[in-house]
Amino acid sequence: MLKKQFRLKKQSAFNATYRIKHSYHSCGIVLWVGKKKPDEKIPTKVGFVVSKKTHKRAVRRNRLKRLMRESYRLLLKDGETFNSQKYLSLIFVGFDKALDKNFKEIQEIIRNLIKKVKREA
RNA sequence: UGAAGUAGUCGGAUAAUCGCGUCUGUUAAUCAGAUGAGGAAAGUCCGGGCAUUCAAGGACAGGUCGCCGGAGAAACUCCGGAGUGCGUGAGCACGUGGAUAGUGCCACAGAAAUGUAGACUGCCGAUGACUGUAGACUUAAAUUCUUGUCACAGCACAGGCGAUGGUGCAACGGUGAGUUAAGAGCUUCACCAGCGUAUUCGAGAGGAUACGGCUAGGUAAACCCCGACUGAAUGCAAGAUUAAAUGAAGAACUAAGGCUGUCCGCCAUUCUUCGAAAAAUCGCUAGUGGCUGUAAGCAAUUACAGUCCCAGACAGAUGAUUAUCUAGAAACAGAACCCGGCUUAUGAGCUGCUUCAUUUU
RNA sequence: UCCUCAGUAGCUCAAUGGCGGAGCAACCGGCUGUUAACCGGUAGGUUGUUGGUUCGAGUCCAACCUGGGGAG
Repeated sequence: MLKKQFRLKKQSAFNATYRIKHSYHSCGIVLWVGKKKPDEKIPTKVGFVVSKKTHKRAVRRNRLKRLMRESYRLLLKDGETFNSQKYLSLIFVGFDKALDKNFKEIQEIIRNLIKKVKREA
């Protein structure tokens, strides 16, 4: 789990990120990317979303969110962030396809998504 | 040994590395320590606490409940009984006041579906100046004529009867016998069902026995009647506080609006939009609490004593990897203000008590 | 988190407690040189599930399942 300062919190921030319409998808997970950073010192904030429409049971949804969060954390720790840290916000959204996958598969998917992020918006 | 019934229990463990929420201490943007989901946290089906709004109050309407006793703050709650039904049995299920207060409904079928019915169909001939008979008797009399009586059949209807009726879930008790012209609970008899009264057992629901008059269709999870209880609405995203400013614009206006559904009665203002889909703090977890023991009680539960403090988030904390073990990879499932129930979901096992069947002694 | 409504044929909807129906679609036949339109016919339902009340439930009662809408 990331600390609070790295988390995306405000409703307005989520809406602003969606409005830019800059996204990548792979095997049931979609990555939305926000604005480019004006300054390198500002930390990149991340949000993880699994909708109630995706699955009814809270346990399954929490499980997917935790797996996504953990794999992102490990990538951040290993320095495999590529170009993702040049943007203000990232949002990972999970869908039906990703529900049945285990940790290793989800880690692969998220590594690929981060690799896809381009330098210029 | 096999098959059942019922009441419980458990809800993965150990180690290593990385990581998160909250609290405490320390430090200055670190480090250490403590602690961190459930039996159903679920469904939201009930009940309460708590909060706000409205209400001077009254009446009616409405709502909820419905065998008996007890427990409980209360409940579509629990415990122990009664009754009815199911099961060989241990046991299980039940929304179980009133149908003689009244109203409605009872399709099709059936003579008739509630009104103590009798129209129709039918049974009888104790009745009749009726009809018939190569029937019997009477007479001397086979035939014919006359006289009457009886029998049988038909017709008539004054009348008797409520047994008969292709039905139907249900037909003013049921089955069998006696009696009778035919019949009938017909103050006849036997057994059974129901109602009333009395006695008796029980705290009560109710049970048992005796006697009586001979009888009252079903449905209230249809309206309803009776009895008991009941302020209403909104739900912590309730609501409170802080700073900005007791802000701005528009509409309705003395009969409209508001006050719970209505009425009586009461109020002087009320509504919409923007500011304001914003920020922080509180509410927020010590409570109708958990555990242990003793006493009372068949039990639910209660009383007393000791001991413990055990999540509190707000894009929302428990995860990932590796190794070992049970059974080679563990079910259902995630707190969101808090309690008490109910209902539903649940892997692999384990334990207590009880019943039935078979075999052996 | 809370409140509320619905579930009937492939689709859209009816149905006083008493034989579950209509329109469109589907299939078959006719009409036409052919198609559409039109005409005639046919099949298709455990009334979301499981219990109960009743002589008898799509309907009444209870518990569940699924889906929609609203508050913020």
